Amino acid sequence: MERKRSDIIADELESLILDGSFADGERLDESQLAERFNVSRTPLREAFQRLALSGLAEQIPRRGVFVRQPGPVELIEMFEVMAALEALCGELAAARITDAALEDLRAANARCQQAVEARDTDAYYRENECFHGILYRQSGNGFLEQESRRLHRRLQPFRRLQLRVRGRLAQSMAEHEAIVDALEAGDAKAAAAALKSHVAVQGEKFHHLIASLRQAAE
Amino acid sequence: MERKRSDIIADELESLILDGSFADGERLDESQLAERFNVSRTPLREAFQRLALSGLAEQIPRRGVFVRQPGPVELIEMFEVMAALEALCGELAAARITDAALEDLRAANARCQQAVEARDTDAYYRENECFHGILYRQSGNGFLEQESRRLHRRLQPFRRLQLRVRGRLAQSMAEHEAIVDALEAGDAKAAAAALKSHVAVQGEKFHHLIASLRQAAE
DNA sequence: GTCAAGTTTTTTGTATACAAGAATTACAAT
DNA sequence: ATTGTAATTCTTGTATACAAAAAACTTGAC
Repeated sequence: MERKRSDIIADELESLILDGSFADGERLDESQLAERFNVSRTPLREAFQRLALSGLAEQIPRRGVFVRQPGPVELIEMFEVMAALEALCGELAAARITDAALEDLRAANARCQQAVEARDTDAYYRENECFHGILYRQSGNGFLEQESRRLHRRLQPFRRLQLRVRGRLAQSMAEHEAIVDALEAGDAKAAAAALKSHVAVQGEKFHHLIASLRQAAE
Repeated sequence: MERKRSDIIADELESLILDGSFADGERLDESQLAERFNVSRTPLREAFQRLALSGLAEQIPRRGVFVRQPGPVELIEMFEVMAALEALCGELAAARITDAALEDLRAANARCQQAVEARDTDAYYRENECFHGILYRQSGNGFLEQESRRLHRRLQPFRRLQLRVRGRLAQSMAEHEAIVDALEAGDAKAAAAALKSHVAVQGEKFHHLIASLRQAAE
């Protein structure tokens, strides 16, 4: 499937913004980026539209587009919403999940455990994503799955950062186990609660990390 | 604030799609619509991007854009997510809502009641929207507010349809009262539960309406 | 008559040209 | 020196021109 240049550029810019290659409030210069990507302004403008609509940039008419890095407050807000979405996924999945999917979850979890023991945060990160992806799918609600993936992707780089907090990996693993157990038991309430706190705690941990980094900088 | 032509067209097309002026799967012809709106293809293409990203249309590379009307299943899925978001709004608002906002909610509710008595579904619809808008705001979570508004807007036309079901207006009013009471009492759990069922029931009612309409058509 | 291959036509994607609005700078007046 | 204004420059928004790919049509063989 041949993709359009504008799509490729949108992905590229998205990654660059999420990686922090652009500072908050920085203006994205059309002609400059057009030269950099060796395309005309047209596909760039289409990419900008995508960024603006997914909240990564702000488009001010006749002024240009500016990257919008979420601040600590907005991040916590986003994690709060993510927690609610994942809780719903868990609640629905508890009643709908297949045995095969439960197996997959356990397998992903085992790989997670290996990553923790190997101190391989990259691997943990990958498997963690797999774990949550299965959950979204098993909610049996396509729209919910789609929205969850969208927000998950947006929070990706911050999740990663948050994993640096000491002891977080092991704690996260234990939470995963509790989630799978609740799903296996078909306990919707327990699954929802476990997921909600699992995600919400990430926002809090992130907050702590930010605060400590700021303190260290002074 | 001068808006761009592409924005105006996007809004226009959005309304047309939501109004049902375009059938599901219908192709949106660039040159045809360009002529209709008296603009070139460029702003139209930008409008298409917006439609595609908000889920109202599907953009297939090198093939064109096609309107995507959600089917009954997808609608119920969307209401399910909306219920979770509104429940979160209620949960947060229970702890954060101001006295002034509580007053506003009661006022909006009173106007709702008047509309019910006057059998004025349009007015009810308006006030209902106001009611929920206050709630989103009072969650104190800007991101949640934004996401709730987005989904609310998308479900707007279907909510309206659902209000036709006999007795729904009165029931909805009672639910509103319960929500405000829970908020006033600062009972987060009760507020969340009340909102969740208030919204979820809309999806179900809608399902019934669809089913009965289909039956009537045969 | 049907199916297939090749050609024409249509339509999308991209580049460039042009128009209009905003920012900046130069300059004059106080 | 500062402030207000006019002119210039720069940037965005829109139109048009061109390229490439897909759809539609024609023609020919079976």
